[in-house]
Amino acid sequence: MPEVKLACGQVVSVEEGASWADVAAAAGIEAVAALVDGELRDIRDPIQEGRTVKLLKLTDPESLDVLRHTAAHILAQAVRRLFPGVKLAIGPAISDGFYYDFDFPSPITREDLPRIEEEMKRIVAEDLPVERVFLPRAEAEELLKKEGEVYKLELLSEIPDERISFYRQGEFIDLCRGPHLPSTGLVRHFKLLDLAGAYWRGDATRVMLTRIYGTAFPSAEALEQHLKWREEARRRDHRRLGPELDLFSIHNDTIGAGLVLWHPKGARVRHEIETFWKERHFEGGYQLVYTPHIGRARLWQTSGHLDFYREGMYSPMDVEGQEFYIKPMNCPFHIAIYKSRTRSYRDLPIRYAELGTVYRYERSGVLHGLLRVRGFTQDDAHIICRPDQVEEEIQRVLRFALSLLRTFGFSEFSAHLSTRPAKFVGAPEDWDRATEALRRAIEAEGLDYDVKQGEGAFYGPKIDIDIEDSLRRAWQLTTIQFDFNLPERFDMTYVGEDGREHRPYMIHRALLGSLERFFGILIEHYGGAFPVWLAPVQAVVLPITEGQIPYAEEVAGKLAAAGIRVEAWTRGGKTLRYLIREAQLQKIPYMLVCGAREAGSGTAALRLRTGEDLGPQPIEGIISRIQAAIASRGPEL
RNA sequence: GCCCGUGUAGCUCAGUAGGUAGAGCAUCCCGCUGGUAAUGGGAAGGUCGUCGGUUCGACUCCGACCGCGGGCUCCA
Repeated sequence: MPEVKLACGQVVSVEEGASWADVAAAAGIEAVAALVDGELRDIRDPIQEGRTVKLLKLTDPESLDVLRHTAAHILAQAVRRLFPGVKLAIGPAISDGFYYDFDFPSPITREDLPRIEEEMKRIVAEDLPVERVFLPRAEAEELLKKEGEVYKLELLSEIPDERISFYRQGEFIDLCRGPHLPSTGLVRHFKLLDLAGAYWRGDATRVMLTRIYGTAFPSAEALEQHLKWREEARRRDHRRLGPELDLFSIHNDTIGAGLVLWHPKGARVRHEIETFWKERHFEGGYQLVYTPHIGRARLWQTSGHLDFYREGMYSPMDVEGQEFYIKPMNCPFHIAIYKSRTRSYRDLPIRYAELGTVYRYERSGVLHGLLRVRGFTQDDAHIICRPDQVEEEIQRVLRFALSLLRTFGFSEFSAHLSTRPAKFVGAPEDWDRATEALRRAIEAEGLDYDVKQGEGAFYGPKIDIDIEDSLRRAWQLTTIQFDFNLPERFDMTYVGEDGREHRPYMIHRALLGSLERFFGILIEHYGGAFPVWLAPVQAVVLPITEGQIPYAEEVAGKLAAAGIRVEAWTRGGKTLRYLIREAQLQKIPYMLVCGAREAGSGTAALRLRTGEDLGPQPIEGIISRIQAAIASRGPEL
């Protein structure tokens, strides 16, 4: 009798031709799926002898994808019942739930979602067994043709197998690789969330389908928690907090879409970021440069931007008969600085850094708050070095990037290494050397990363680091990329030890990415409650009655003299409760309450934005406490 | 750019079988001198996204356009 080993160590013997379900039955486990040597399998699949299997219960995190995939099928079944003539595309589980793409005969709206949800509940209540069926290719094709499932037919044509896997539940059958739960009755806790357009196969030249998003969980509590989290995420949205905290605004009707106004408070945060950034760059061996916003057409011809990046650039302007373009990147200017004199091998590495404002054309549909805009300031730098310095430079810059990001409170990164694409410039040996340097640097830092094979730019391999916004969407902040193109195009050289001209390596890098995007992510990361060193207003002094206004001003003056950003709220006519609520909503770290008692004793009652009331404190003590919090650049108040 | 949704006061929103609009907050004025998340009263504030059509009359119905939101796509 064949034997199978369970992850818990138990060995189970079963009949010849048994399935994982039989194993589960023998072991007395209520399993809904099987994890066979790390691979997710359908519980109905025949066993593979000698393998180690983890039998997954509905509540195991590994079965979440199976649950959601089945939920997607139930969605499709419900839609089929309600909308005759609908065509099915694909319906996978995704990180927070699932979706299914449909081609509806006539458009549906959000109002249709509750109806669909009701029908789904009915299908769950019917508790239909989910069966796996294999059809020979010809039969599969016939079935799909009969149903008019053109999208499924296209998918089928790309499946190499002769035995085609389908799943059937009640009257519904779908081309699908699985795995699925044993029955629809197990999908009890789900919700449809959104409706959106999506191109068939993600291809803008093909038809637009209707995508229905939903989510599903094994328990009502987990679903509830997820819905609460979505609510919380909405509250953290930088587009909501920006105006609420008076940080920035965007006016596409009067100023233009994707163009950001930094209000005094947002500008203050930006100033703190920039000051810190410059300090760290000077310490890190960078030299600061400033370059213009526009340049002649010939510059962009030489750089190749007009050939390869024209659709990202704005139309030229005419200056005394010469064409000028507003810059989409800073590199040609930095290169011009490099080339302004002859460079020796002794000068390298050279690291030019600039908070350079660039403008790029983005289609209106992709603009998104501060996270995707048309005018933005990159924290840009170009490192020009000798081949023998590449290794160390890459390690330095990556370590530098991570240390910056960590100071801003980020600790979870996802890194990507993009390698040589089919179309590329430069010598393969250079690519290999650069790619390996990048890989070793990531590994030396102990980062998790994935390799995007062939997804590097044509001019060089790169590392990208993504950070997520409040909805867990990943946005690229840090990018470190080699460039084997521009040094060639601009004929950059240095004189080597041998007295001859050599071609330097060039590395582009942006660490925070752009100040706009970084600020947006930062707002969401902190939910608007910035750490003390970044808070636009660090402390407010609140007089209880108008009698304490002079004292409040005196206290504020002492804090200001100690370098603390402080406001005295002395407009009068407001109760203490009112002022505290205002300060809380503005997420100001420290509130100094001054009533008659405090004025008489040279103290202030200190309240933190956490809600903690520390009672009367000597002013000097408050000042040193705040100064320590600023200097630490940490989250503590 | 494409699909769906949406657009009324600075903000959040209500409203009408078609007869040119209303609340709360914010703003300004007045009273209250208050002890840890909203003091009471009053005033001011809108060509109801824009343009066109239907109508005696449109914020309301129809069309087009623009903006915004959610996605897709693209991203040197």
